[in-house]
Amino acid sequence: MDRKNRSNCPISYALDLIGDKWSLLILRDIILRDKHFYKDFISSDEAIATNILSNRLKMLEYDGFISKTRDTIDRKRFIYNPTEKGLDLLPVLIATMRWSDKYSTEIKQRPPSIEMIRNDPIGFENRIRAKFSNTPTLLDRHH
Amino acid sequence: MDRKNRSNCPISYALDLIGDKWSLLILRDIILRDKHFYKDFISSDEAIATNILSNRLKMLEYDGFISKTRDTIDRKRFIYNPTEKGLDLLPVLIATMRWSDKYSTEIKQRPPSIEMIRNDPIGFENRIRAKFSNTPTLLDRHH
DNA sequence: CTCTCTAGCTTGTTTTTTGCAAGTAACCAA
DNA sequence: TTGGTTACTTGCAAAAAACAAGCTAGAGAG
Repeated sequence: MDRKNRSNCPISYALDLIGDKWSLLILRDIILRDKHFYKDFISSDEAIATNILSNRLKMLEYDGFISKTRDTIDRKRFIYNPTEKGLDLLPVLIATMRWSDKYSTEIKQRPPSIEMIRNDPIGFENRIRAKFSNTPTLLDRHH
Repeated sequence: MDRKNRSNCPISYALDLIGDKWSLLILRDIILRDKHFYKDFISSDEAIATNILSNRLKMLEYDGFISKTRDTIDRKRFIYNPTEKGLDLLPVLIATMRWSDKYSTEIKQRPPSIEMIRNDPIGFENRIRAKFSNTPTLLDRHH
């Protein structure tokens, strides 16, 4: 479970943690799409394999990007949430979306969040952050 | 040389293009470290393999992130430069560096750019952009 | 105690990355 | 013009990672 750390560079530091094909998509699901359960991630369009998802959730928890707690209402399942460290990747997600908004001419239908980011990126970020501000308890009311 | 495009999402769109271990580091070298030649990328601390570097340079050129032109002064080599599309990833690079600045407690010595970003991120971005604003000619005077 | 639902794990296969060695093309110097 | 140097480029075998599909385990529900 150890991370490698290819160099002292801040870019490579982040890439060594979340620079694979899937980690950032899972964080996107948790942070921007209000997904909090294993089955939610499975159902995303990108079709991640179950073993990869399981591994990435473990990694992301181990590295402190997300927390994993058993759902008190339906104790069969676990709730995945961003930590502050994970939520602090929001500017990276937003910057990436703005770039894609400009250059992905192929993509037909853009998510509504793209509109919001285009009009008011700071307000968008604040609203997302506000969603998670009342610490761990907020998720219990989701289901 | 075809890109896959796992879904319609703007995050996955960008990841499908530059979401591997190396592409963003090459762009970092070109955009933030004034590296423009093959041997410069080879000499970076992360130690990329020659075949991967060659492949990624091809991909980045094919996807329009960088341009490759023969050096008019030393015609043995090629000059790699960011396109506007590549340079527009600067906010992603900066957001990533700011995140690492906050969370990479292990990293001992930070690059001076981190200080500049911390003090004045917008000014930093503008100065980097200005460096590349006089289109292709600017690189000829580098060597 | 069995059934179902959620969340994984296992296994076998394919793809990608890696490390290294060899190859090629432009230029330079004798 | 020939031999060396620089700047890449290509090829190959081994290792690592991703993938697909089927299997399992644990927590309730009936």
